[in-house]
Amino acid sequence: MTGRARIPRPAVQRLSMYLRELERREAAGESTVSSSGLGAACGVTGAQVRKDLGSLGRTGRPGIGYGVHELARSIRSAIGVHRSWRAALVGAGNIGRALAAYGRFQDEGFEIAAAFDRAPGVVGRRVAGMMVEPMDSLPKAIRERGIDIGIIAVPTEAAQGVAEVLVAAGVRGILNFAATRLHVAGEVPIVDVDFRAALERLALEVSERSARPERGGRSTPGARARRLS
Amino acid sequence: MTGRARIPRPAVQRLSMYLRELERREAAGESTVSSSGLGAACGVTGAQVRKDLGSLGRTGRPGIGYGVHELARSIRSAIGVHRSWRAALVGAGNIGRALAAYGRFQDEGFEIAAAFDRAPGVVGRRVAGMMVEPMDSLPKAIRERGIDIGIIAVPTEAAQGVAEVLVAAGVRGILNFAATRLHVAGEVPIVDVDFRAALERLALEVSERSARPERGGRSTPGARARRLS
DNA sequence: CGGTGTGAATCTGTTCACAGCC
DNA sequence: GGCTGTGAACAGATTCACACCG
Repeated sequence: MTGRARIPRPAVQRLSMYLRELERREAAGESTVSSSGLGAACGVTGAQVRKDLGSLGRTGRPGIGYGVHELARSIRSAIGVHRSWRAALVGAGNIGRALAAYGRFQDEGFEIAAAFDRAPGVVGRRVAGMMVEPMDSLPKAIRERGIDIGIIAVPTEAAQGVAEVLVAAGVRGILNFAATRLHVAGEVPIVDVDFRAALERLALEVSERSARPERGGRSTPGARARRLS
Repeated sequence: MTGRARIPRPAVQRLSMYLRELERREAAGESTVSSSGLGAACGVTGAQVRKDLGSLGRTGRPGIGYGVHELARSIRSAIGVHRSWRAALVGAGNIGRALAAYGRFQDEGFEIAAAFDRAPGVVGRRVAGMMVEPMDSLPKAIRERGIDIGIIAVPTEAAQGVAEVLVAAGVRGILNFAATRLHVAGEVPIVDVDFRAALERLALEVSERSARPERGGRSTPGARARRLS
């Protein structure tokens, strides 16, 4: 029942990275990490790592570092992945199938518990061992199967409508793969995964690099390793 | 030959959003937008929009707004999408196929010009009308077909190796769909698209919402519409 | 020593408010 | 009146530097 200080937004992304690195190290049998070691692997400074970890209940021991397992658990708990989330996938097209096929989500605290599609040709087929259901049965399924979040993987034009249905059915969050901004009633958080925006970010980054042919004396601090999800 | 002031990182993502909205409006026949109109559609304030547009060569007219077409072009040019980029897709599995199938990239300034895979069973098959080639032919293809960027859509374990091959072959940027951090030589920018990190961000957002049951008097400013790609 | 935790200083981005133009 | 462009105030995040612990 700690007051749980709010985590700075940019830190959240980094925590995900740390977590991934920690799991790798845990699998490799390492039992402690230093902030600078962890930072090096993730492309940030040790000071940054320490600050980030400071926003959650810290566990580091001076002279030693952090316990890998302990820290991983602490991060999971901070970002809310200590419990498991149940997700409904809407849209069993290409992206939808790709997501369903990536079976590892379950280990990572996310379970795709249902899949829906509008097209009669797709409904009733199996996708990664899961039966695709018609859109009509979505609201009832959401409520009865205790689904927390909706994943939108339908074409752009259909996304807004799906979002409204999901919210009306009571999901508590939406992961949106459609390249459009969704407007929904209430306070339901939405996270967009936008391939095109990612490509555009990359395009800019590439343009800037080649435009500036390694300026003057020292290299720009932090020039290497700028990364966003 | 303008000195082209550097665009603040967070602004880049917003510019992508604006661009999408502008294209929608252009298609709808609108010819001008106000900063606040554009902002409302994208979930940011008018002042923010104006500041963002200020970093590129501005074109707004007081009392009127911005020319939709003109502004779209200006944004494209600022983020480097005025010219077209040629991309190589590595990995023709689920995500790879999903990307290839999303045919609209070409309209948006990105052309998937080649696809590669390691698995003999996949090589030689067609994916979205494109022949999948073996990894061996990657370096030569990159050079000969003037490919700018590589898209990594292979399993986690293989990603690092692929990244090195791509960089050695001379790509100028990498879009990485594998859930691992890549370390490459030189200054090649990398943008990660990490589904799991996105889910984790959503998990945190949902947890925070339900933890705080609508505190006190006024709602937190900017509580609605927080969004990241 | 090696390494954490943290206040203080700095930097970066956002919001405000208003002068000026249509 | 409506709307842009921008300096000035503000808020937030990162970096620095150092006290303190094992």
